[in-house]
Amino acid sequence: MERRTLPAPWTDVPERFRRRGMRWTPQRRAVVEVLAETDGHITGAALVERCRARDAQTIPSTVYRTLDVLEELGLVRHGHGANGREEYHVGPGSEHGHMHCAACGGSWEIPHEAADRIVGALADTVNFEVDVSHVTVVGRCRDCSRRASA
Amino acid sequence: MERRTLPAPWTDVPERFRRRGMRWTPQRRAVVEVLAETDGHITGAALVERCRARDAQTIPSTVYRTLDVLEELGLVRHGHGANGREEYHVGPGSEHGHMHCAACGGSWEIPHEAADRIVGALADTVNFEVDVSHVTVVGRCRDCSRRASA
DNA sequence: GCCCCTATTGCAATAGTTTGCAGTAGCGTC
DNA sequence: GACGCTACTGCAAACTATTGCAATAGGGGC
Repeated sequence: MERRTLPAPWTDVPERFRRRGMRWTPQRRAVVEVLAETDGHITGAALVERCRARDAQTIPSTVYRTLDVLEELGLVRHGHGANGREEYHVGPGSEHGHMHCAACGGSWEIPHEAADRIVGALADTVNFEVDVSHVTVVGRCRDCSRRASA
Repeated sequence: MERRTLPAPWTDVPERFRRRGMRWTPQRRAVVEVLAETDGHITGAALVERCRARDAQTIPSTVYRTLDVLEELGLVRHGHGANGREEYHVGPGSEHGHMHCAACGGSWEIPHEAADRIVGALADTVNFEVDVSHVTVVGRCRDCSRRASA
């Protein structure tokens, strides 16, 4: 009997680790537990901080390395935010890029339709296969650009 | 009489600085001179290194702050490379984003047509005004995706 | 249940970038 | 040419992320 089962899409993660000859460790469990409580996005630094809140012994490099592994397994995806910092998208199935408003600092997901058009644009013109989840565009959101032109 | 005039698009930069109440300093001149010799792109770290090659006293923070100012004046634009590090596009008039191949590490400019379609995609769907020069998409280039599917 | 192999961890060092602050020095003015 | 205001610089510290290495500890096999 397991003391605590991981929630929803993470239930079989330990097993997936082991099947690939990787090990399921307390440190990895901690990172996954924090991710399981995370809704959508989190930066590398924020994740480290949350892990540290649960266990002050948390070592950053371990967290980052765990993230690399989780990415390999397809459980998270990383991109770079507007400031160039690591940003992780949690959970598979929700591949999406981000748009970041340079004026108000807001951040949103790029809607599917727009994402498809972006992928199409580069596929058509130069045969480049875009990794949508890694896209972050910077610019001005509707509200800020309206405000600026007012 | 000026001892050395700055080349091509940089000639009136000192004056532009002064007109905006900013000062033209030896440190800024050094950065601009290096940029003037730069073709297209350069990373923050590389620029610091080149400045240091001319003057070993160069302080990184000064270089980065100078870049901020130059960006304000529209003389350079920055984006974030695939690894999240600063990358500067030198010279106005050449606004463009980048695409970076995660497989071979190559990097190319996003062609105009594709850039327009990307801007259009986000303008149409969510009224987001993309700053093209700040876009870096990651994915697989033509050669690498062909190789992968072979 | 114990062993051993090797995947992981902890730690320290490093790289790249940013920020706060006190002292310095452009440059417009007189 | 000197003066003063304040935009810059230099420095040091802090942050985010990465890497190498020796020590540790999963977990499959016996």
